[in-house]
Amino acid sequence: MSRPLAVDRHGQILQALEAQGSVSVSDLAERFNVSMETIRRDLKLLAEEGRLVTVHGGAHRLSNEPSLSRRTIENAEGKAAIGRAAAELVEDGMAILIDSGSTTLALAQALTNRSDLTVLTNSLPIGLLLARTKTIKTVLLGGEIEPNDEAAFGLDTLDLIAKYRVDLAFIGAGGISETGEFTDFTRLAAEQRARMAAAAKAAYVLADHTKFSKRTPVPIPIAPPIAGLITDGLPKGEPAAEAAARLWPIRVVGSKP
Amino acid sequence: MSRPLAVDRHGQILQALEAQGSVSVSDLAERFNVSMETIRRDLKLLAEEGRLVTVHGGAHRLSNEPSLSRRTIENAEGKAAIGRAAAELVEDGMAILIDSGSTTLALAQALTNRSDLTVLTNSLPIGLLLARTKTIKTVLLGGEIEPNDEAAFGLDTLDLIAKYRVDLAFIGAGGISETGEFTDFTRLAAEQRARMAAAAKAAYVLADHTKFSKRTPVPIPIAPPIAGLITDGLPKGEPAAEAAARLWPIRVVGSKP
DNA sequence: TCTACAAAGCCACATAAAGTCACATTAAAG
DNA sequence: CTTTAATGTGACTTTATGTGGCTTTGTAGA
Repeated sequence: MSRPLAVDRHGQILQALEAQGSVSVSDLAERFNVSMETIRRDLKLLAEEGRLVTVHGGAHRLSNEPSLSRRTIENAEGKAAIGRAAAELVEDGMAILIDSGSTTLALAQALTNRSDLTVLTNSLPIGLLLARTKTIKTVLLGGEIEPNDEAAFGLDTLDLIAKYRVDLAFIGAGGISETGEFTDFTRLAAEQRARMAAAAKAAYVLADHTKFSKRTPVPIPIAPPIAGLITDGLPKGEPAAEAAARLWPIRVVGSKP
Repeated sequence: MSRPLAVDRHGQILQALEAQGSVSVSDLAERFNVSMETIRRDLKLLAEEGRLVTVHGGAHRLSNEPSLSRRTIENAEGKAAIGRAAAELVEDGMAILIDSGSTTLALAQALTNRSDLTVLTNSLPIGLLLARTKTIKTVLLGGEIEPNDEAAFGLDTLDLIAKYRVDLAFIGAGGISETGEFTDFTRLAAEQRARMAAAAKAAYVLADHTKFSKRTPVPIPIAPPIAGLITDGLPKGEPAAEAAARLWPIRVVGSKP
C-alpha cells in the first residue's frame, strides 16, 4: 500500500479548488484517506504560498470573491472623481461607448441622472445600472462573459462593436507600461478595447493612479486619435507616468500624489 | 458527513441577491437546509460588511431596487418548482438557451450548482448569476436593453441568436391566449422568442399558472417542434388552460389549483 | 384607528463539529 | 539502524449552528 505523495495531494487539492471554487477539510480527508489534521496542514501550507485562503471548514480560491466588487471599493473616491470628470464631456444627445471595469463603472454612476443618451457597453453591471434609469437608451454588446470582469468579450462582441459608430468612447486599461502605453491582461481584451476606441470619434482612457504601477502583458493597439487620459494622479518618479505624460494629453482630476 | 462551507452559503446569498434584488430568510433557510437563525446571522454578518441591508423577513441589495424583483417574489415557490423541473432536463455538456423572465431566472438559480454547461441568454441577471459560478460558460446575447425585463432585444439579438445552435431552449411568455397560444407584449419580443425556440433541437416554454389568466397582444409564432410547456398548475375552468392542454404536451410540477 | 395573532427577530444557552498544539508513531532514505 | 519528514492521536479551545423562551413587527379584521 503506497501512500500517495504529499505533492500529488497538494496538486489535486488545487485542482479540486479550481473546479469547485471551494473544498472542505472533511471531504478531502475522506478522499485521500488521511486525517483531517493532515489536510489542515496541507491547506495551511498552500495558504502561506498564497494559492488559496483557508476558511472555517475548508478553503476557497482567492480569485473568487474579490472580483469586481472588491476592486470597486479600491480607491473609490479617485475613481468617482474620474467618473464625474468624464461625465462632463458627455453632451445630451450623444451616443457613447463605455468599456468594462471599475473606473468606467464610476462614469456610468455619474451618468445615472442624465437623459437623452445612448450608451453602448460590454459590461453587465454598467448595462443594468443605466438601463434602470429608463432615461438612457442602453445597448449591451454581447459575447462570452468573463466572470472576473463581469463583461462580454469575444468574436460576437467584436462583431457588434463594428456595427456602431459613437461620439465618444471611454476605455479602461489593465495597466500602463514604462513606455506609457496602455496594457491589458489578454490579447483579446486588448484588441477589443482598441476596436472600441476606433469606433468613436474621440476616445478617452480612464485609469486611476494605481494603474501606473501595474504591468500587464499585452499592449493595447490603440489608434492615434485618442483624445486623452483621465486620471486622479500622476505618481512622481514613476517612469510609466512620465512616459504617458509625453505620449498622451492627460487630464488630472482630484488630487493624488 | 461534511457540512457545506459557510462561506459558500454567503457567496450564494449574495448571488441570489444580485439576481433577485431581495431574498427572504425562510427561503434561504429552506434552500440551504439550515435554521432561520443561522441565515439571520449570515445576513447580519454580510450587512456589517456593507454588502446588503437587512429588512424584516430578509435582505435586499443596497443600490436600486429593480422592477424585476417584485415579479420574482410573486409566486416564487411555483416558479422555483418549475425551475427545478426544467433543470432536470439539462444534461452535462449541453448547450442551452435561456430566455429572460422571472420564471426562467428560477431555472438559472436551479443550475447554479452545475458545471460543464454552456448557457446563452439575453437576460442580464441570468448572465451575471451564471457567469459568477465560473463553472458554467455563459454567452450574453447582446442588443438594446429593455429596462423592465433587464434583458436585450432587437436586431443585434436576433443576429446573435441566428449564429448559435443549442440543445435546449427555455422560453418565457407574457401570457396565454384563449386558443392556447403563447403571447407577448410586443411584436419584437414575440419574434425573438420564436427565433430562440427555433435555434434549439427542443424548446420548452416555462410559464407559471398565473399566465393562463393573462392576455398580451402578440402571439408568439413558435414553430411546431416545441417539446412542451412546464407549469405549476392548470387553473380549472380557465379556457386558456384547456386550450393549451390540447395544443401542447404539458408537464405540471408542484401543486396549484 | 385599534386590536389580535402569526411571523420574524433577538438572546442565552447547549452541542457538535472544526481548529490548535504537543507529542507519539510510522515510513522512507541514508 | 539511525535519522528525518510526514502523519496520526488525544486533550483542549474555538466556532458554527440549533433550540427554546421571550419580544417585536407586520397585517388583517373589527
